[in-house]
Amino acid sequence: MDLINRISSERSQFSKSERKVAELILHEPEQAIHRSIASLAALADVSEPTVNRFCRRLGCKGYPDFKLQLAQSLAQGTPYVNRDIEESDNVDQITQKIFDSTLNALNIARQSLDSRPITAAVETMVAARKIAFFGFGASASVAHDAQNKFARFDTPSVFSDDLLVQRMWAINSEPGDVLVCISHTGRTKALCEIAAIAYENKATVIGITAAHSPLSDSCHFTVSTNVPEDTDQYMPMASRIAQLVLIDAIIAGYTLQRGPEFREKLARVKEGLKGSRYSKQTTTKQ
Amino acid sequence: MDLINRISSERSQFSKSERKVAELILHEPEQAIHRSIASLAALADVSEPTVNRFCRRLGCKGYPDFKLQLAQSLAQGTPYVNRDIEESDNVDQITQKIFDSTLNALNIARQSLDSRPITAAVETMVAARKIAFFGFGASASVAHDAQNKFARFDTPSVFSDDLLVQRMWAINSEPGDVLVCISHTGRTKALCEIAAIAYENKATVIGITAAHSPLSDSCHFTVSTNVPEDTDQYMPMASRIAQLVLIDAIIAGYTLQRGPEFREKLARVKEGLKGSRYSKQTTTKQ
DNA sequence: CGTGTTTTTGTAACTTTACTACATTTAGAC
DNA sequence: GTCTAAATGTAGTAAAGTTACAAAAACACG
Repeated sequence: MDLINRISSERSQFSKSERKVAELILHEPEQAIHRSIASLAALADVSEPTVNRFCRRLGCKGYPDFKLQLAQSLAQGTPYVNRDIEESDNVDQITQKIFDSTLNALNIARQSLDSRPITAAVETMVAARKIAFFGFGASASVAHDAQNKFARFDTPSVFSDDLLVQRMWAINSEPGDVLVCISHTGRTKALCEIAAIAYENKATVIGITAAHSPLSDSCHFTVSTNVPEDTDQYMPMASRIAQLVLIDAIIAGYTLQRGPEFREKLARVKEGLKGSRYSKQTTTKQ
Repeated sequence: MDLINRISSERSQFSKSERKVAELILHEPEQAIHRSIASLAALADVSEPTVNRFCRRLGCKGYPDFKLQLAQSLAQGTPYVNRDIEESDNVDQITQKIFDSTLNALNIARQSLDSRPITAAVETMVAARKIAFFGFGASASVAHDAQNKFARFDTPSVFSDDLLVQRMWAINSEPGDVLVCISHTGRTKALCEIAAIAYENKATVIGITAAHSPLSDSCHFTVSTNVPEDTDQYMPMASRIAQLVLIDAIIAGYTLQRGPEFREKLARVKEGLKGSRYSKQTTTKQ
């Protein structure tokens, strides 16, 4: 959580003198970052060590570190107050909050990534004969997205959210084939079954799902994102965004691994898509 | 202009020793802000006054002031100087860079959002008789995702990436029906046609697309995200993530607008989904 | 309502950090 | 090669932040 908000929310835990410092900083944070500890202490009518202790209580290494964090907190625009959406919020507030929590979730996910399974995924996919992306519900659109990106590549790929289509693919799978199973919880029964079938057929099964879940047990390796809890109470939000970005990373890795000639192919695909679009010169009403 | 970019762009004007400092800071700006002038000077293999002069040349009052501005510059959504993926990057670096640029794009999108069309979208959808989400290519999976979320609601909704299905829906559309057209560029010919047909039939057409594009001309209103340029040269990455988050916001708005009884329904849907999953107690191999 | 204890706050010495003045080196011009 | 100017470094100084300890305030308990 952001420093300014922490000061604000932990206000009650401060001692009397520390509170004087807190009030001063919350009142004019922009000024505070340009002051020395002595000048700030004098202004708050407390001693310098009190200011120093105040900084430490907030988890900073000292006063300079505190100033640094405060400066960052200010630069961030920081509407970062209460992330939970409330009954009384208007659409603008809701939108900001959704963006904020997604940003927050992505940031946390980024920090807790393990590059080893990602590297393994890239290598497996570069070597793949054919690749399938399967998922249900919200994860179906993630799988859909992944396959869409692979459609530009020359490795045959399929997406399906159809139980029977998935099953048929799994039954027909062979060594060298890759199955990417996407699930937020890793507990969708149907998908676990499909993964197990493909596993038995010696296809490489990659899970983009929760670590140590039933699904991950049927995967050769699992790429997981460590998203805190989900933004929305009723459906996956931030977690699937993290999955999508993760897939972007895998795709970027794949593209790079394939070398420069491959990127030339991609450029040709992009060029070829132009025919389906109006050119930028087209006049519009506005 | 932002400090980091200034350092980068004024690189040529620095003297030899100052350039050493500049390189070091551009290479690891996060580290630099936690160092003392002495430690930074030693690392760059120059003297302390050289670092100090470097700071002054950039218009800072001194080294502490420089650190402060650098910290702010970093916190500010950080238009990272060179976040482009390079041939020599390993998978870990690629992943970090993809996450970084997505975070950056989302942050910029957040700051440039216009809440009016979002509010309009929420209101329109709450009042809708039935809703369709259409898109092609990468936007198809975005549309897919949106419909997936609406599947939990009681308003009938469809998704399609099939030209003919879309056309049939558009032809059958009536006042009170809502069509959400998703396109990154807003220039996909086929989708413009579909939008125009629905428009003529007096359905409400919402565009989640670029402002002032051919597609937005056939929409009653357009919700657009102002994502800088795309992360990846060959396919939409950050832009579609922004679209997804935008849709999340619309959905959150919709849910809230519908009131508490509606949220009870959602809770029931969630409960009902449990049957398709293994419960958390299920033992796993690990 | 005092006494012992704990917590809070301040004082003063100390350490670290940044800055300034000046000396030295380096690079370029003639 | 020598002179000049720019760049860089050295050493001393001033300022800032930190630590250790002592005083004061708040609190608990008889």
